[in-house]
Amino acid sequence: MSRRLLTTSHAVMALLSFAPMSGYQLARAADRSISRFWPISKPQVYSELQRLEALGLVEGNDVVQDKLPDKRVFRLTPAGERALDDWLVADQLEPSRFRIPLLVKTLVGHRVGAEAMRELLGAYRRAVEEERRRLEELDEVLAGTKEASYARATVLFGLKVTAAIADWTEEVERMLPQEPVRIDPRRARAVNALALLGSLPRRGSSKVRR
Amino acid sequence: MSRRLLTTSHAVMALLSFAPMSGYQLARAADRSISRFWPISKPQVYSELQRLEALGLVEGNDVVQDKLPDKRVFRLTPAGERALDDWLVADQLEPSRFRIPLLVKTLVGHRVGAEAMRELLGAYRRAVEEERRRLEELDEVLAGTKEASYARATVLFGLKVTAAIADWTEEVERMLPQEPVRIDPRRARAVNALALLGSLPRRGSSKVRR
DNA sequence: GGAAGCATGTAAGATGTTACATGATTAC
DNA sequence: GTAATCATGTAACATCTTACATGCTTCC
Repeated sequence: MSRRLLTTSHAVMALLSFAPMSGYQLARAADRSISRFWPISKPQVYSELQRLEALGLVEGNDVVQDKLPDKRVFRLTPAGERALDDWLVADQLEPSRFRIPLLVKTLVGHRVGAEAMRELLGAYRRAVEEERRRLEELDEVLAGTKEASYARATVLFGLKVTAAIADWTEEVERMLPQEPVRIDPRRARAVNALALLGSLPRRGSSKVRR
Repeated sequence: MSRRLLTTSHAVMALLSFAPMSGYQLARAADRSISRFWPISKPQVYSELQRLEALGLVEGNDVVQDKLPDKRVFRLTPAGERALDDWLVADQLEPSRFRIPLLVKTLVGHRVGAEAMRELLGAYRRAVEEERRRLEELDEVLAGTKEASYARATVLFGLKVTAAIADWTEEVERMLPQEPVRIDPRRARAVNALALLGSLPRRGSSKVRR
């Protein structure tokens, strides 16, 4: 357990700021709300709650239920509310991270050729467009509710990004070499491509920015 | 060490497919190429190499250097080449994952108000646009080299997505309520917003699709 | 009345990160 | 000639996921 609280901890507090909840309810709420841009699994929720309780940022009350299993319902403490708001306006933001297996495949796409890559791209586009349709439905629901404008902003993000990705798949399909050929391109000028990719300094790789 | 190989393992093999490398060189190559869409830290590279070697997918040779520390240089074995290509065309793709702290903040943006959110959005836009400029430079370099078209496709992805995100920040800034007001909106209709967000079934949350 | 699913939660283990170690080499 | 950086790598730890456990309810 580290000392500094990261995004996951604050995300749990953010959800609790909407309503007191048990670990189970929190995990479900997380799955239905922030999981698209900040996934948190159920066991993570429970361990975050422990940590936050130890720090006095949340407090749990036992609730006895007769039909369902008993539970502990957590709420933000005043210190927790403060910690959440401080984090919200902190000027230093944790960086975004993207994990996109298709792009790893794309980088070595020459190994399987343009046709196989078009298959992969097409499948990805279909998945992304389905997600996009779900987000559109959601957007319509939220558009009707003034109080939901911040929630709606997160949905808009998804709409923009899924559109951009679908667009990208089409552009790349057009761009790929017209080579249904069986020439095995392995080892060709591949090293070159990798070297070129790394030919610009990465962000943060040097102390002095330009 | 799990049995099934995941994206990280295959990413290491993908990089080795360009050229044999030591763990250190691999980690640096990863940082300069795939880290934008599949970050791998140095110790991860080393543990993947161990795992892959145990499976006979890569093999390492000791190389003695006199000026620099000795090293082990790894190369793909024929079995490794096969495993990589099988993975490339496998129809079932691991899902993409996004981790974007700003969206967590956005969801509870009502706590700090529109002005504070505009600050955050502006800062994010500036960072994204800087990244975008780097990618543009990179794209120009790659555009000149026919062999780099797959590498270039990954850069194009970044270009599309950064443009979409920059766009989103502007749209949201316009959309936010004109409320430089001090009315503390806490607890208002917040629960409602969360409930609405979760009002559609999440992907994969039920077995039957539509 | 059996199967599936829900509401609660935990244990075990894999994945991933931060920080350290060390000797050479370059930079000023 | 000291400070920073590079090339190599490892140890310790934090984060996150997969799988399990349990008793009720609902479904057909």
